[in-house]
Amino acid sequence: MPKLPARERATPRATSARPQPAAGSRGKRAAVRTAPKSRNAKSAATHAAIIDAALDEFAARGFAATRLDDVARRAGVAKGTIYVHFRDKETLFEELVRTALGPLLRGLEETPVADVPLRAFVEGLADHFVKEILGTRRKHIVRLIVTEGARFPSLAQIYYREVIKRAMVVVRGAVERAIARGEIEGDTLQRFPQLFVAPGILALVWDMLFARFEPLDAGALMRAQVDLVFAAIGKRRK
Amino acid sequence: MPKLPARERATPRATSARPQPAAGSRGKRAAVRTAPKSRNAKSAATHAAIIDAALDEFAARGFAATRLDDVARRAGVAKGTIYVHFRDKETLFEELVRTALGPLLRGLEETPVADVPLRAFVEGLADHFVKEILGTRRKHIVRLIVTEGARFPSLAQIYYREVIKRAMVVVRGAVERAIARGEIEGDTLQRFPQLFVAPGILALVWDMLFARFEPLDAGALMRAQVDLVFAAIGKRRK
Amino acid sequence: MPKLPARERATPRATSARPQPAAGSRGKRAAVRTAPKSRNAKSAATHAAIIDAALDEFAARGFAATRLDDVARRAGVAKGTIYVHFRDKETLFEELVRTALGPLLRGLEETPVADVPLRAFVEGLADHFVKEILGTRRKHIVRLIVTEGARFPSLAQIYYREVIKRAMVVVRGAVERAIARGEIEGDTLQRFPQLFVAPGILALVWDMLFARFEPLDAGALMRAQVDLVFAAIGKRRK
Amino acid sequence: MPKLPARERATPRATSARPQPAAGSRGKRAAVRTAPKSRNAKSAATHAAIIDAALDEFAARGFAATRLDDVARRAGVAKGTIYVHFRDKETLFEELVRTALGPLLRGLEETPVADVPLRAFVEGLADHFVKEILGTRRKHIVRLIVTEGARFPSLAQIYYREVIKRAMVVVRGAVERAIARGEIEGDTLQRFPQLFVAPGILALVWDMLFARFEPLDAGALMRAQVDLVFAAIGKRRK
DNA sequence: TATGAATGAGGATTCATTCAT
DNA sequence: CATGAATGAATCCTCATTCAT
Repeated sequence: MPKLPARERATPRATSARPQPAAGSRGKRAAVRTAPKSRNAKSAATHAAIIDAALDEFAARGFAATRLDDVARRAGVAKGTIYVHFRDKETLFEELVRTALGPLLRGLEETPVADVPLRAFVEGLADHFVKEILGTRRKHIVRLIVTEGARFPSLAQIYYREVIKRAMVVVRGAVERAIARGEIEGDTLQRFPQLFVAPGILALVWDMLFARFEPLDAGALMRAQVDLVFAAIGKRRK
Repeated sequence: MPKLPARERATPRATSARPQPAAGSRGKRAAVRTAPKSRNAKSAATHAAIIDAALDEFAARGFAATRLDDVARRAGVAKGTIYVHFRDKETLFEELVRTALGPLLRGLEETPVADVPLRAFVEGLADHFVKEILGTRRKHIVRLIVTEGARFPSLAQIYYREVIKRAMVVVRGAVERAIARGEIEGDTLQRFPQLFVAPGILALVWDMLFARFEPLDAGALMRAQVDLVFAAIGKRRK
Repeated sequence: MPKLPARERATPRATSARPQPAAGSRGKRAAVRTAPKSRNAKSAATHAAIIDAALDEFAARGFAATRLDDVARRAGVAKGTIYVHFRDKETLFEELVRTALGPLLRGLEETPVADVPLRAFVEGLADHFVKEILGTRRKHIVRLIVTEGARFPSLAQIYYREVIKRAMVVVRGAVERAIARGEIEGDTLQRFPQLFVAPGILALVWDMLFARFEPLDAGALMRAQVDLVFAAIGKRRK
Repeated sequence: MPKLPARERATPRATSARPQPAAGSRGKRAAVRTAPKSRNAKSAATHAAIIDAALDEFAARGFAATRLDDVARRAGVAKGTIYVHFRDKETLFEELVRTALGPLLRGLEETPVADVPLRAFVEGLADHFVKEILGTRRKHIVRLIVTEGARFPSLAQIYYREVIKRAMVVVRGAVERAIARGEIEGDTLQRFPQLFVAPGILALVWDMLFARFEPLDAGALMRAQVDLVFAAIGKRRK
């Protein structure tokens, strides 16, 4: 009956070691595994429906302006049901964003790294970014990171640790091997692997804000950047 | 960006580099210009203090999570005073962001365009972006456009029309003259003038989210991009 | 009409002669009529308690000066609960007044019209007005119509359509039949059926304003008017 | 600087012996009298303009919903100016209503009472009511008494004492003389002089609420009532 | 006197969260 | 698990009133 002091509710609690309780115990995949119990399956479906609806709402309105009421309506459940699945609004938001990590990471991990020429590797990356992120609802996740990340330090940290840093390691590795193989010269790309994504981020932001005035072809932009980069530092054999 | 103790900034700060805080340039009717312009001057100062405080608060928390109560406290005025100067929260926000247009535009307009070599021109732009925007509180304005723009279509439109489009026209013009002068080749930059800002936007976003884990030198990043671009398409005879 | 200590009426009073408080007659969908109709029943009781409390408050203070806070306290619910049942203050007010239509109408419809002598009919009406309206809390509804109606055109319209016009039709019909039967002469009452209620309205207004200085017996006043009318236009048989 | 406890502000203070300070010292007439001092004249004009504007606003919105801001705007003065002339909103309202007493009373006092036949006397009254009250802006005053009087006991009292009681004395006197002269019979009119005004009040209320659906001719209604009354109790020999 | 910017208590409304069913 | 009515803290906004000019 007594409510929390409120102030404590409203502030993003970056501190609490949210234990991700009984991890994956009701993730979509869990449902697939435990086919027998119809109750679990239905519950998992509900869980997924909420996350799904939440993505739409959060993406459209931002964290603060999103009403759980709307999420519930969109998910086709009662408001209270959300609290059966998530501790609170913040947890829902964070879990939603965190849930989307997997798919993003998979792209990285599955990209063949070994002895692919750097250019091919980088083109693969750009392609993946455009097709698998900008071209799908995953785009909203990246949007949310960009627009809400500053208010959710724990999310920013997770993304830094799980996505950004890893991606930079992978790209730097590829760059180093390319240098070793004599494909490129200079240290620009080792220092700033971000140069490969910069156009992608710009395209994302552009899309959020200016698409209706002037569309921007993210793929073409990223390809142009790759062209520039390799025209600049690719060793001109021949 | 934790909330300042507020009391520490309780007095209207007429200090900040805000452009028109001096005169009664904003008074309802520019007044009859009474001798000591006392009332108008104070009113204008209040107006400015509110905008100033609002910038801090909105930047730190985003539109929805900002309490006008805090804005008032930070501006050193009573809650109601905000409503003497702005119809409502939204109007305050929009006017705040719109007010910042001037300074951003001035950078564009004052940049010597004429017969500067493209590289010098572009380096000037990058420099300006880093020093005058990322290096000042104006950075917050760009942040707000990025994070809130999607929810304020009219603002996005204004920025597209007044800043983005104009900037693109200017850059494209410079690029064309450079081509005409034989400085560069190819049409990449005509098609994607955005390539020059992309690293700047990425740096801004990076700064919002990941600065505390790994700082990113925006200036160096932008310079690296300029280097790449001119290494790639600058005519390299001579 | 001083505000009750509120705490004294903290519990939803299902007692008062409110017509449909019993069943789930108002529940969103009349429900599937679950066995003990527990939730719906409680909800309906809450709804009724709010309307009930609102009547008291609005009657005592008028629309604008009434605080929903007080309504909530008097109804024994939390402030927010009001908004579960009514969109806003205005809706609550209108629904409250509209809700009271039924009982007022019933008086009209149940009055035997057929072949009663006009005088008996009219005395019945006056009696009903005094006993069932001026003598009950329904009086407040008529007060509210009189004092707030001008600011709520939709209410005035509803009352005109549902009460006034219908009542005038009924009375005119009775008058015409009385003429046909040779009970009365002249067309005054056909043209101004309002003459029968005028003393009632005056009594209502008098009661609001001057009762404490000089009480006015509404019943006697209305009877006097009826006497006058029939002394004037009743055919003096004999 | 500190504000009143507010609760004390909002409640109609019927108690305080508002001293009606230096009565009439700035009423319109005062202005006419003190022609020389232009400052007084202007001040009186301002005073009158405010009262005038206030009548419109209060009549249109009721006491609580009227904003002094609007009154000021309509009067063509600054908000603060109102407080130069009136202690507060309530005082303005009460003074406004009280100010209108004079004209209403004058009607009573100037009506020749002496030996006019009752019917002529009463027709004169009705005529006066229709022409001088319902037909002018004074109608708004009566409206305000009806709609706000319950919340302003001191006003109700004043009106009872100054208008209602006096009028009843006058009418009763006329009735008694008429009886003495053998014009009418019975004691109905002595007991209920209100019967003469009832149609007027009904017409006023009707006008506030239902005029747009079905206009009501107040004059005709009142005349019909007078006809009825005299048809009923006028001695009809001769 | 007149002005109108400033004040701040008050009140309507929202919405995350709880909990009895 | 699911529901949705109930809760009440939080916040926007209004407006009577004050006061320095």
